[in-house]
Amino acid sequence: MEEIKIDSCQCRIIHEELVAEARKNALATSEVEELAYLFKAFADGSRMKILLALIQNEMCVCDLAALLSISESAVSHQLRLLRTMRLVTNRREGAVLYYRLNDDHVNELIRVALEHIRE
Amino acid sequence: MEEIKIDSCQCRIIHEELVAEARKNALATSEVEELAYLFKAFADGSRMKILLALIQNEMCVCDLAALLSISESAVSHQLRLLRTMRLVTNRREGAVLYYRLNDDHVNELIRVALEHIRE
DNA sequence: TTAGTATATGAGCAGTTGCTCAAATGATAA
DNA sequence: TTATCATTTGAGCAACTGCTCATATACTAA
Repeated sequence: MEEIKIDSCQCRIIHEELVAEARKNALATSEVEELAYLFKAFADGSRMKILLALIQNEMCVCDLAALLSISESAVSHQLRLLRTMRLVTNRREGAVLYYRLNDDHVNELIRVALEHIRE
Repeated sequence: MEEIKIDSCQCRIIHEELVAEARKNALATSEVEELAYLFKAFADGSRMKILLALIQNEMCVCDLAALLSISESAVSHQLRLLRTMRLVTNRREGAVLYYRLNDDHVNELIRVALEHIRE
């Protein structure tokens, strides 16, 4: 998908220059995929509830499970995904892991999204 | 899922007060679902490429298909989804439909997301 | 050590998603 | 009207996702 092929494309192109310019300004494919992957983290009800909860307070796995009414295993799977994309981190206190947001981007993204759906 | 049931929950709760407070501050379930649904629009490589292209210029379906190297049908399906969530609109010029972003939220969301993955 | 608590992980399955293909619709031109 | 172009739409299928269940790991306390 990294190869640019204007002429071999089967599709009709009405505005060749527009398409050429769009290609020129396009982000790297890897970055586009990273973007889409990041947004996937927010694209699920359970993960969204987790993130919304962690905006308020750090919480442990079993509390999140109680809050969302799903299993601790399910929460743990989702937290792993959120950890992978550096949206959350945790700190250990004995056997308990407290999860919190890693930076303010989660907050910003949700704020803008809320603006969109509320207007 | 709209019913709040603290006591009937099977899960252990370590910090009851934290969970109770999180419930109290929680967004309405419908709004949480709307949020997740909105983010789904950004959570796919093809739709992300479409949105990134439309940040630069309005474009018609067949140009987008050429740009993404996928079928016009596939583009049309994705545009319908983006229209549904009011992220894009179109204007007709003869037989051609030109799509553009509906407001600046797309731009903002992508800007913050890029900030996150680039740091 | 052993038992119990808190969390993580892998396999597997049901539900969802993004594509292709075929057919329909809407607009233009002859 | 008919032919063609630009786009939309529905059905169907392969790939992906989020859950459950069983098991494993990490820590604490006795």
